[in-house]
Amino acid sequence: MQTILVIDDDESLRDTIGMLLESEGFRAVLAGDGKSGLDLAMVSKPNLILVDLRLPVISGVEVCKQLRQSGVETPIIVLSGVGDEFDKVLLLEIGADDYVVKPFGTRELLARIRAVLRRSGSEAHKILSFSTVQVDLERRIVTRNGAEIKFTPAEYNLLTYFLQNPDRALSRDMILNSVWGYESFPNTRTVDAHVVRLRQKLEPDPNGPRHFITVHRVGYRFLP
Amino acid sequence: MQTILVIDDDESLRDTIGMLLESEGFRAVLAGDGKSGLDLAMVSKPNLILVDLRLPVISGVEVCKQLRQSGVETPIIVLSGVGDEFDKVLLLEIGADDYVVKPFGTRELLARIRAVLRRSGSEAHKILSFSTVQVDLERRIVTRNGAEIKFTPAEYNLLTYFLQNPDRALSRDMILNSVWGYESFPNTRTVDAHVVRLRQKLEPDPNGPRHFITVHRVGYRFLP
DNA sequence: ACGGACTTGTAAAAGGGTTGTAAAAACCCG
DNA sequence: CGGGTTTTTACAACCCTTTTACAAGTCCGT
Repeated sequence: MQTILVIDDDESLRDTIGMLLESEGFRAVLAGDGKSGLDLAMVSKPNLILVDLRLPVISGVEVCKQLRQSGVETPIIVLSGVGDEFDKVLLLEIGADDYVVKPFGTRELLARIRAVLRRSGSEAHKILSFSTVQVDLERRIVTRNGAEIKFTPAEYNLLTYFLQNPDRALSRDMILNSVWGYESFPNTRTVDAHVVRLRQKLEPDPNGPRHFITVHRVGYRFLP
Repeated sequence: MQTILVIDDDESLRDTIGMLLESEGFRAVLAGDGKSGLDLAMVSKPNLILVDLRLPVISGVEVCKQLRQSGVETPIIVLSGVGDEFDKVLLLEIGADDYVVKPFGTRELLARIRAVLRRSGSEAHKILSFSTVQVDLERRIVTRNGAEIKFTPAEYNLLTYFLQNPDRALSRDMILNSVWGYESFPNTRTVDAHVVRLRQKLEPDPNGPRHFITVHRVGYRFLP
């Protein structure tokens, strides 16, 4: 699990970011000022540091400098207020990897965190796989034996649902609810039709499926 | 370990720099002319390239251009003689990241190498590029085959967002949030309309887009 | 084992939703 | 206002999804 250190003196923003990060599967470590931020950077060895530019006592710039001087290579993203004057080049020279201007959308922040983590090489691309098939969640691309196979949205959603729930008997109703968002469950052959296509595209022998198994009178089970 | 390619026709200088780099823990790859420099840039995939401005046969400027045109993103530091006339802006336009004027001290050279290496890998590259298109973030100018193409603010923002998030499926909502700052997501064709214009301005064949790909029911994907 | 009833596999048709795109309308800023 | 920019509208073209229909398979009581 990836740890992210957040250094910001605005308690409510700090907490908001903390919760956001945890809801996205990161571990969040919080510091309210530069001094404790520096300490925590040493102790908790985060994979990434978010630091406010405008901090009391020790500024964000100073935090970056000291971190780099003590040999810490952890990527840093600087949070800057919209009014703050700052020199992008200066930020990069003191060792920051990116910056975000407040106020920022949660999506933007997460995107930048992921981008920086990806660049720093510490985050493995989220890739699900079985047999010779690989599903790259970020690129939304499926490959088999290295060659890309096109999937329509419904097929792709169904596929990732199976991959994320391996080795379980999944009823058609559960599938319709989770993948299609259905709230009621009329008799329909929708799921079946799509499973057929997954088999045709991904099974070594579509007539003798080994991964997408039917569970009679219930639904299907995915075996990696 | 970081690899640095040195392209300089002055053998003794080349060797001196090579030894200096190795003593500092870099791997040094040496080339005596532009042609072999280009070849080695492809083969040895260096983390940074030092190139003399004044080279026989193929000039340093030409080396930079060709590298960038073939999609090589490796940071480049240009070495220029004290008498050489050169335009700093031009250097940056052809894709160089920094320059050092000869004669230079080893300390200065190392400092610049380290600074550029640190900056590289961060998205604050001053120039983003794909195909024959270059986007100068600092000057906010887009060129294609060397000719400037005008972009409206919205188009430009969308373009840079795509460039900074290559090879990922980006939903319309993510785009609206990151580029337009929307917090809620009504159905709108705004993104589509702007993608059309990016295609018309930048795709070799706007009817068969190869860079701005639609991801059905999701959004778009940018491929360099 | 056998047969009937039910369930699943599957191709193809029908239907509905999504995208491409030009043009009109709304917006914005001096 | 007026010019340029952005967003919406409208519709055609296209792709995707669901349904349909029938064949094939499975289950289960006899």
